[in-house]
Amino acid sequence: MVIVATSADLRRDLMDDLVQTSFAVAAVLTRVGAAHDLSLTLLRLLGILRDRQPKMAELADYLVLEKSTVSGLIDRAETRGLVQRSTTPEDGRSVRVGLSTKGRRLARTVEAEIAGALAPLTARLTPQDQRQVHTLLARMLTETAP
Amino acid sequence: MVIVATSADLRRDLMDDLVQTSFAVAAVLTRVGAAHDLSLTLLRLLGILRDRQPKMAELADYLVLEKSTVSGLIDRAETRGLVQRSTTPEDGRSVRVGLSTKGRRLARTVEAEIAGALAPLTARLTPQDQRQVHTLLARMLTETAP
DNA sequence: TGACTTAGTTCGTGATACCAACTACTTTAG
DNA sequence: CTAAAGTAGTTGGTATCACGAACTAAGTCA
Repeated sequence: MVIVATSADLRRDLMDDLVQTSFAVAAVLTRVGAAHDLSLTLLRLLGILRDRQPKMAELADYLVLEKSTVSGLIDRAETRGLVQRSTTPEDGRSVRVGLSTKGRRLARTVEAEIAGALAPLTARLTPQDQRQVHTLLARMLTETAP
Repeated sequence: MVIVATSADLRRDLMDDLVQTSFAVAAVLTRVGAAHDLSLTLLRLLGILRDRQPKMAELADYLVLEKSTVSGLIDRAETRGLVQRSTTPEDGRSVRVGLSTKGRRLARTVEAEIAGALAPLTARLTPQDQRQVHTLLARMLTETAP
């Protein structure tokens, strides 16, 4: 008897992998973040602010969170000296958020630690396979044109 | 001039992909879960209980959470009729947790919806590439022998 | 039997997240 | 050029999630 992996099987296997990967990576991020008193959300915040100075509403879009949630998030981050709010000249209502020096330093540290913590995982693949996964995951994550 | 992608570049690219994938998948899970009033943690709980009836302490291990956190989690899930606590005959202290019929039905529904929500992602890859990613991710997630 | 150990729960606290209501600026209509 | 409508962010109230410390009940063992 020949066992045939159907297209549905394949999809399901891949889906399981993706979910497993998501949790495994999230676990790493949570652990590294916790060492610096950073929640997963705060970690994402630092990541986003690394190369942007968005307004609150844009930040809410990036994070897929309510504006009110972001307000509280930035409140706490600001209290800790990680970010700064600044008013914009063109619109008296809107607020721009940026990393402070301390926040930028922390972001760099954490990024390095995350890389270190993920290395044991990626090290299980040969360089060729790493390239392959990179190519395919990147393709998968690419937004399809609307 | 020839641009060479070094091994470090490759690792970093792959790391970025993994983090992106983690967030993208988590976003899908959060969205699908929210439609059924399930947090990411509750979603994981249902997934774990699909083929297990662990004791509280084992559950805490699976979820990598404190026992006290799991207590509250199960409290709420039990109130909603999704899981049941049962005492074990061999040890009067320990408690076994299992899905209720309602919980099992919900788990199946949600699983199907997650598959549906992830399909647009996986559909961007050819079946061969899906197989490839599956193979490589599975290898990456495999525990290295201690 | 009495002293440890173990399994779960309870309690208090803080972070995260939502929604609804609010304030303060901008824009637009008349 | 003002009054109405809209927009950006904040505030306040509530529920969940997560932790650690202290507790209860049940098992172990000396």
